[in-house]
This record gives sequence, C-alpha cells and structure tokens, in this order.
Amino acid sequence: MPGRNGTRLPWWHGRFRGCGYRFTIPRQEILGVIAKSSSHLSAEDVYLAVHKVYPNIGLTTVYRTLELLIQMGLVVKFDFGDAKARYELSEGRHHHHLVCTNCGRAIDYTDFIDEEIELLNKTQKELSKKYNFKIMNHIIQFYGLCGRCRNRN
Amino acid sequence: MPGRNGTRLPWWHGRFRGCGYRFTIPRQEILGVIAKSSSHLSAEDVYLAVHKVYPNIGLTTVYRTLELLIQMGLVVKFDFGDAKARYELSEGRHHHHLVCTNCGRAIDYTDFIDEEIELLNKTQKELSKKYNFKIMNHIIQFYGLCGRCRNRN
DNA sequence: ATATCTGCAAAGACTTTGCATGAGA
DNA sequence: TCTCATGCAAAGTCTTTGCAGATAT
Repeated sequence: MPGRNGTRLPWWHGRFRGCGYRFTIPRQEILGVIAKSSSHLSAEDVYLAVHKVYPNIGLTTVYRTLELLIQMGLVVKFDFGDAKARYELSEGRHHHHLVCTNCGRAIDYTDFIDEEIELLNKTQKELSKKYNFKIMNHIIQFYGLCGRCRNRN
Repeated sequence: MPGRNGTRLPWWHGRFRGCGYRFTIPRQEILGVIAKSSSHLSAEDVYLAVHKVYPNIGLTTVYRTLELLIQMGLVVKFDFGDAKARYELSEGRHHHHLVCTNCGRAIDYTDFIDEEIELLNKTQKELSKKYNFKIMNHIIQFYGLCGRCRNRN
C-alpha cells in the first residue's frame, strides 16, 4: 500500500479509460474508500463512507461500481457467511481469512501461504484432471471466535 | 451411507427425543430427503422434494427444521457463492467442494485430504496463538467450470 | 453532442417472524 | 392435555432492474 490515493489516481483513471469506462467522481470515491480501508467492507459500508464525502451517492451506484471493479480485476468479492458480500482491493499479496462468527470481522493471514499454495496447486492439478473441472479460483476460510468476542463470553 | 432410511429412523428419533424435540413427519421427511440426496440441496430443493411425498409441507418449516438440524449437528450448511444456502448430511468423511460457477453444482472431493488436514492443523494452531482466535471450523472451496459447462462454451 | 452514468423507486430472491391452528407424547 | 410444531401471510435483508435526468469527454 504505497502512498496515498493521489498516487494511484492517474493509474486508475488510465485503467478505466483503457476499458472504455468513464472515471467519474462516484467511481473515484468508491475506489478510494476501498483502497483506504484496512477491513473488508460491505456494500453498505462503502455507501456510508462515500456518503460522508459525496452525499449524493446512491446505493445502486455502489453496487454497480463494485461489480464493474470486480470485472476490471481491481476488486475481489468475498462471502463471510453472513449473507452480505464484502469487498477488498485485489492488489497486495495472496492471503486468506479468519472470520469471527460472532462479530463478522475478518482478519487477513498469510501464514504457511507457500505450503498452502503448493498443496493447492497439487490438488488443483489432480482435480482438474479427475473431474474435467477447470479451476479458476479458490477460497480457504477459518471460522471461529476472535479474541475480542472470546473474552466477552 | 449404509442401508436405507429405515435403518436410521430409530436413531434419528432417539436423537430428537434426547434433545427434547419431537420427531414429526415433516422433520422425518426433510431429514430423509437430505440423507437420500447425493447432491447439495437448497432449502427450496428440499421443499420441492418433500412436497412430493408430503404436500402439506411449508417452506417455513423447511427453514426452521434445517436450522434445528444444524444445531443438532446432523446437517451442515454451505455457501457456494450464489446467494442461497446448501445443506448436506454431516455424517460421512471430511471433504471439500468443487463448485461450478456456471451451473452451481458442487462436487465433493477427498483427494489429498490427509495432507490438507495436516496443513490445516498446523495453520490452525499457529493462527489461534497469533491472533488469539478460537477456530471452530474451516472451508476450502475451488471455483471453476465443470466438465458439462466447459463443453458448452 | 452523445453515449455513458447516476439516483430514485420499485421489484426480486432468499430467509425470518408473528400468530392462530394442529398434532405428538 | 398441553406444550411444541406447523403453515400461512407478512415483513426483513441484501441486491438488481427500469427509467428519466445528469455528466464526462
């Protein structure tokens, strides 16, 4: 995460234009909010955050923009099992999530990621062959109680 | 999956009674449908299947019963990323899923499960310590195109 | 100038809740 | 008998769609 948004603005702009899209204020703000946040935001989280700086924003635009960003490969969508999708910038290193089933927060982790990737590659290769399945993606998620929620019980 | 439902009926009955619940016809049929099915059923799938043999069934009862079965540990709930939950009998060996992003079908796989479990245990141990996180559960899922959908494109 | 974007309102998909009726032990 | 379970209808939550007006280039 080098520098502030300012640094990435021209890059983003170029990326949009390159795909034939306009780089509008709402889109800029939505991307900015996701980039700035360290946590995994729901569509409503994004909406509320953008709303502070650009009150005209509509929830519809947030959903549409998020979908666009996913298609452009700038954002990844996650499901933490609580019925609402979470969004995260797709730059940064490969990682997985530790999800608290009590408060819904998620922690990124990268421990053992190399071993994990090795195993995944092996599995992937085998499964592709065995089931004639073209694997595009994977998720690994641990569910449990985070430290905070653990103490409250 | 040994034998037919008949074999498990008394066992299920006892399990319900032991938890202080009644083993009603709807509950019996819902459990039977899930046990009989080799695939991963949505609430509506269960509803439709039960409806054939017990037309009075209501979708509400299906949802409530599924929730109950999960609490009793007889059923596990999955999310394949398509906004509707899937349910599966929790007996049987540990496995993960290969999910087709086109048709939504899922394949169970158990390949490399031992290596996987070893890695998961290690990761789990480390993460519990590092983040003071009490891990209860995990999921691993591969997403891609199944053989059938692959040929159609 | 004009095709794309936006926001509102309404609709859609899945799931949950309230409540009077019905059924198991 | 008497509590627990059921089904209907209505409400709730998250997300998508239709459309007229606004905007970037």
